[in-house]
Amino acid sequence: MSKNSEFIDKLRLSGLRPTKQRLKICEVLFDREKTFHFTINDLAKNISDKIGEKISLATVYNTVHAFKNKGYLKEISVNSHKSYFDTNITNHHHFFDQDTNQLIDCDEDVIENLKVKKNITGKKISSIEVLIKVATDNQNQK
Amino acid sequence: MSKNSEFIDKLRLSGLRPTKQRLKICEVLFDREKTFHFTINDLAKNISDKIGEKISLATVYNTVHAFKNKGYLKEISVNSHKSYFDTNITNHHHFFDQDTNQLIDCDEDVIENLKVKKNITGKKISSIEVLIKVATDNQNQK
DNA sequence: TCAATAGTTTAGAATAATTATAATGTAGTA
DNA sequence: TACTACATTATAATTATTCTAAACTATTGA
Repeated sequence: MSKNSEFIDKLRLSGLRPTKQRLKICEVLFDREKTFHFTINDLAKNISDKIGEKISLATVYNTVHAFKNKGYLKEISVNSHKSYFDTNITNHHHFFDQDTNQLIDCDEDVIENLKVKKNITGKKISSIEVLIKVATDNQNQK
Repeated sequence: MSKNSEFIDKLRLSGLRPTKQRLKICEVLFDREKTFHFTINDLAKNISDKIGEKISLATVYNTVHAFKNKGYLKEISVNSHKSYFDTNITNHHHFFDQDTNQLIDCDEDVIENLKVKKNITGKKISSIEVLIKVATDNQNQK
């Protein structure tokens, strides 16, 4: 359970109490090889699959937002009725597969020369995101 | 009413019947100097402001989707619970002002040389969008 | 011109994602 | 241990959007 004590420290350091629920969610989110792209629904499903216990949907929402506000999760702009989150909080971009509704990380070197040369006066850039929507070749886009 | 007959032609050409409601919506959307960024709600408000008559919300939704499918409107990926649309259908990018929740067109030359060097195999790129989120300088991002 | 028909509009119901509420539970601290 | 502030929970409320089915209307062809 060394992972677990890591999570406890992480939570404490950011002023969040390490509750049973938050630790379970940490486990599902952060104890994995690859980065995880998910909607709240995906996460809730993942939790009930991996763990025998139920966590209230409200808690899942609260926790995801708390983690996002602390910078442990990134929210991704996808044109959809749902919110997507990403455990990869580094500066990176995404493909969005319109056939499967899945987000896929875009390697740094895939996007060449992205540079913003002008900004709105009086404002500060808080993020720059590139979203590349893809679909199967034979299917006409509407 | 030369604008009006233009709209009638435009609709007919794309196989949409030029109904009273669609013409009113055309007027609100396309009879303006600058491009218009809007949510369905904005549009509905705009319609009732400019025009004395009510158009059912369902019709506004139907029409916006029809126009989008015909390529007269673009849907923009903004991280939000709402969908944003744009009357500027050329290839371009956006700023999103997090203070006011407004989309702002990004001039072509602001983004330099954006190039996608690799793609998901078996898929076709249907769009590439850059979204630059901005906020007032003194306000800490959450 | 008129009737048939296929496409449109509409109010309201249904759905889905998310947020609010308020009661109960629990971690941290004195 | 007991107090207090923070968390969790089920459920209700809210919001954006889509569905439904009945009424309406533009188009077409006789």
